[in-house]
Amino acid sequence: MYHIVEARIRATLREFLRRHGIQDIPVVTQRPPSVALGEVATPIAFELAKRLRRAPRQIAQEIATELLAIPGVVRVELAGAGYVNFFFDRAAFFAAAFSEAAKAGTTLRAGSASASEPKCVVEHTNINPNKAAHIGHLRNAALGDTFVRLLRRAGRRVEVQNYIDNTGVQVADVVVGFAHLEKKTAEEVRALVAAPRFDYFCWNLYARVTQFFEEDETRLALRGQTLAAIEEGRGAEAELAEIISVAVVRCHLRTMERLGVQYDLLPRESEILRLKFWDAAFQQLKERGAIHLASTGKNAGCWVMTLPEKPQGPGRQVLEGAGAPPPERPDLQSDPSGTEPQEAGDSDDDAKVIVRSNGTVTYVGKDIAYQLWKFGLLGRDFAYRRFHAYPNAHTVWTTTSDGGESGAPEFGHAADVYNVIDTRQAYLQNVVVAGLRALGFENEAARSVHFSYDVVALSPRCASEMGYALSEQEMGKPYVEVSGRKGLGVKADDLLDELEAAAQAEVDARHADTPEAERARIAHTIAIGALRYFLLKYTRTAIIAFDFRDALSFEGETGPYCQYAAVRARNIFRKMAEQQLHFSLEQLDDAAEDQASFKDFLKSGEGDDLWELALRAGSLDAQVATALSAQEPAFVAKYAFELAQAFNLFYHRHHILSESNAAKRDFLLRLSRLVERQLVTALDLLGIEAPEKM
RNA sequence: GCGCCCGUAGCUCAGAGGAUAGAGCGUCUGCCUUCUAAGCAGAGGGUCGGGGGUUCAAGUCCCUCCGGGCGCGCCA
Repeated sequence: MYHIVEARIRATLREFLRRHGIQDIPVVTQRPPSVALGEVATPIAFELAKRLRRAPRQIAQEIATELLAIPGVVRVELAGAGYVNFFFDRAAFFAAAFSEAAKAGTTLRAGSASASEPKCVVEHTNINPNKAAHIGHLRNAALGDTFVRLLRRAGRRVEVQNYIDNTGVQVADVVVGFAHLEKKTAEEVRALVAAPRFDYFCWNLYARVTQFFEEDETRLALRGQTLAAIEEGRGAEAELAEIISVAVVRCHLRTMERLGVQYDLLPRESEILRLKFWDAAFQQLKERGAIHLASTGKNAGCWVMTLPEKPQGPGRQVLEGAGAPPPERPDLQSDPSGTEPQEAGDSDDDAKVIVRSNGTVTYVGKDIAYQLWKFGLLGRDFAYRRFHAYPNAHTVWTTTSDGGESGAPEFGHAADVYNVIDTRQAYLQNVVVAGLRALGFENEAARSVHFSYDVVALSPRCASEMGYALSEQEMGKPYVEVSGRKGLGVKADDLLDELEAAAQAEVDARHADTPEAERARIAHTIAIGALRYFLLKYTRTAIIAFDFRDALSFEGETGPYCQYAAVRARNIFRKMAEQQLHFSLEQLDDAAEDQASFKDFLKSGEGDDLWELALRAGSLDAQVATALSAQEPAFVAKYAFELAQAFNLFYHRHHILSESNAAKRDFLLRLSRLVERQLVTALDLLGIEAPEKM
């Protein structure tokens, strides 16, 4: 609701400026430091003062008096050195927020976007299918999944892809492990796959293979042979690779399902190879002169791409509305030489190799082909088959090269593509986008977003707790890098198990007489709440130094704290229903808007504390909009926490059930209901459920 | 060498140019006969890495220096 009123104010201010012939001053609004100064403020008079060579206060005064009436705003005042402050109609705001929240629960559910809506493809998770998922992968999935939820709430049509690199070095290494260390046949591996936590077995085997190679470097030849066999899809190695990678992907899907993450499609690298996606992309790149054959220097014999001088704009792009034109890129136009594929002749040594001198394509090359396919620009498509059906009946598909099944939806053909990939791959993502641009797909290049984030590392204490011997130097550092190769890292399922056990202990202590199955369900919900909140509360640029103490905490700024606030509200409603036979949530929800009493209880001064809570609860839409345009899920996490905090304060100040004034009690109940709904919605956007009790 | 990110309370982090720099954890002190204490209240804690600059206004933008991290493979 806040977003709506704020937008009206901004529109009115823009109109005011236009009326005075001023077009180029951006309208900025902000939240005043306290509700005593209103709900929206603009410092625009300061900017105007410079232009008009007049005192800001004087200008602010004119704005305040000249502005047209704005629905939802009762008065406009000047304050400070020249702020213009807007005061909301508190009762009207509360009534509108209340009915909006009631409606949102039923009409704005995820996945309700119409088929005509331009599609966003979000690629996330992308774990190599050769070992168990670890906390780093969880951050990727939690960020990606939450961003998907945000897009869907904004009405966007979203397709979630989880790319499977099933023909890469990492899978090859585990194949070497099974074939040469374990000396197992395909049949034997097939039997092993059926056992629980096959991915854990691979985790350990992968670390052993790393050591196996380190002991004798000539053994690396095995990797090369295996990789080639897998890429060509021939022989025992390819068969093993298929068995292993499919089994590990199933483990990953199960792990991600535990935290409520689902996918629509699993595109596999094997199909990108089999269906010759690269050939199609190569053809285009050659024809458009986007790549060229280097004749001299260290890259002689390779097809290379020369990157423009400044390939990328700012890291944080503004999210455009559906179907809006792409942002302009004047920086590129002003530097025409930067887009020349061949500048200065002998600079090929700095160029990015796309095709090796032996004719094989690099990872980036395949990624360019994949990116083209996502936009529907490749001129080729996969065949598809069903891979897994979730309990909610949703099906995740995967790619295949042999005919495929009927009934697959249309995949790809995206208007916008978001690749959730850690920041270490920024350079490669830039190469992919430069490739699109060099092919003349300026629009798609501008709509290719690297949704980057920094990695999860381990605190030195955590690493040593896990039995990893640290050097003196490492102990002094703030964090230690996770290493799949060394087997150093916290496995996702282990962490989930620990969280569930810890939550279970808390639930058991509080609800001894609740049936065991229900206690387990609650514990699971709390565990996921703790984990997802922990992964989402940091902004994307922060390196998370993982520590069990922080991650296992259920107090303070955590998911369970937010869940608990929602549960408290529900407890009030439940107790109320027990004590007052005539009470029901339905009656609370659809009671005629008693704006007179709202006005009374929210009035300036004594009603300020209730108003602050109502205002915060009614600001969810603004927070979501900000989170979307900044592409920062942490903003939603922060909002949920602040709302929970405000509600806890309210909870202690106002004892609802014992409130003797019936009108006031009704109002406090409605306010609690609004908060509960908004909190549940905010948590849902984070992929966190609020349990009925905890 | 070039590029990107980070540096804010003892620790971990928020602060997308605006009003008095915040939160959580940790420490100390209170509050459970109450709608569940997974909670609340209070105390203490700051040269916003240093220095210049732009601006009516800088933790936020620019330059520079100092710390730290990550990229810049015919690996993926």
